[in-house]
Amino acid sequence: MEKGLPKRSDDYSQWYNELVKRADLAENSPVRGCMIIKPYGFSIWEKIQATLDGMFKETGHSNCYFPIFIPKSYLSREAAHVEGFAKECAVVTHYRLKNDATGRNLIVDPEAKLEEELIVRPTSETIIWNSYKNWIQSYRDLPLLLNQWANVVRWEMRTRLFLRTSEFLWQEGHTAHATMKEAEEETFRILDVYAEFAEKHMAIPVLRGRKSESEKFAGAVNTYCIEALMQDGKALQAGTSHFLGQNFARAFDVKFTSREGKQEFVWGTSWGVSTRLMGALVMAHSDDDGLVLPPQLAPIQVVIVPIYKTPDQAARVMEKAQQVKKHLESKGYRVHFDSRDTQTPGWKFAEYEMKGVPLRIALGPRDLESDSAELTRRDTKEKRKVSMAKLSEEVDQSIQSIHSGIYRKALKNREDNTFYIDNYDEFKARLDSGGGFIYAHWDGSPETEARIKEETKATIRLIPLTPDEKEGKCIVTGKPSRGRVVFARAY
RNA sequence: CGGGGAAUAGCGCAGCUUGGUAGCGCGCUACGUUCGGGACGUAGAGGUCCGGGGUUCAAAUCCCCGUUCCCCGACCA
Repeated sequence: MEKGLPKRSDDYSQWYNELVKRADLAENSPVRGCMIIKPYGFSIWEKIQATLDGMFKETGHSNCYFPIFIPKSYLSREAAHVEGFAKECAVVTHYRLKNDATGRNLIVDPEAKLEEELIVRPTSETIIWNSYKNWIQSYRDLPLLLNQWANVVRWEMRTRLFLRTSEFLWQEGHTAHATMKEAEEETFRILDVYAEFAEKHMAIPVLRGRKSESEKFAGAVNTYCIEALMQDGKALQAGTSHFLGQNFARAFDVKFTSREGKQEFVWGTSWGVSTRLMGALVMAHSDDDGLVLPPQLAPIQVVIVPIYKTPDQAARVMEKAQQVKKHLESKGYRVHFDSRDTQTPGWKFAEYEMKGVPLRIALGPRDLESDSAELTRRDTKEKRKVSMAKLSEEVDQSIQSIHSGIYRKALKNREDNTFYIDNYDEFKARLDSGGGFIYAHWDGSPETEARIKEETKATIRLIPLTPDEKEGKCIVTGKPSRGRVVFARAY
């Protein structure tokens, strides 16, 4: 195995795949399209979970858990929903295995066929709204603000680690409200939570907007999303929030008695982010030496690497390193002291760079003599000699500076790759020479949208919530447009 | 489901054209020297060459059948 990664500029996909494996985040499982998330990768996911979960709680949501199996009949209750998901469902048909006639092979017992097949949830709207029917009778039962952390299965044709796997982990929020206004407010509240999380915790700038009819969630009235731009000029949908209107309430007959004593259908929302965020994290910041993690989500924020030759030096360096570790931990940092004598310092440097640890402190005899340490930033590779007295102060500043630094870098990448284009040929040329977000006029028709997708592989990533420009002419048909929409090729 | 590849040590690969003792790099084990940017030397361990059949004195290599995986499309958080 070669020491370094493939170059990002040579083959972005290969770079990404290698990076995910080499940084010890995840690998492919024996089952097609599924992913094994390794401890280091999972600890990043746990940070994402903990942070988002706190934000949901702050906005009044509670966690719950619904079963992984959904009766087949539930899925078909909402017409658009079933059409959207039917093609990619894993189905449980039997509940028992047995030995075949030879006694050597396990086979599915034909006697053990289920009356009604069970769907492995691709999303939980149906089973949750089935319960909401029983839980909601009065306006006093509303709003109902639930979330669950779960796995879902969508049998995708082609998969990629984190970005698209047959099974993935996510959170899915499902809320019910008495009025359309409240439900819409909830949809946007969550969109804001997602955007804030992306920007303040993942250091990834995102655009907010609404999906076109053809891109919206199967069963929603409107889908809103946050979209991020990756370093290769492709877009990544990082989170979605759906305004369901009364669609699922009608499908599952969820009515409540209003203050005025009238029977009304409940208004709903659903929203989710998935382990795909991990893919976004990798692609947004990393470089040819490995991962670059935003400090807030890094499982290890500071790694201490000891350097020594003689046993005497080792003893002194180790003692000092322990002190530094304790000191920084007392300031609230997640610190790892790698005291192993089975790897050389150089090896450790490379290893923690690959894993994206934001700060490294190298501590050797030279540092002890001058009562200082070498502090190295992962994002810029900048090395600085820092006196022990000022160490925690410097760590503090560096951590903040890394977050804002990588955010600004990602933002600059997005700005440098955002284009306003009024001509279809230029549009195509742009997509073939680096991609990016393209603001262009579109006549609003699904046909034109489909044609553009067909001809360029670019899709409408979002329709801005507030048009930043007045009318124009569609770049394809020349028909009137009510404002620019954002096109890109996407993951 | 269409179009391309591939399957040989834990991982990445060569060997196949032209049949003849199973190879390389990384990793792993031991010892020694090293240790401030993935150290080096020496010695080792590790194989049903995807499976089945055929041709042959002899098959990783040639032929037939099968299986699995990967890439490019269609589908998609």
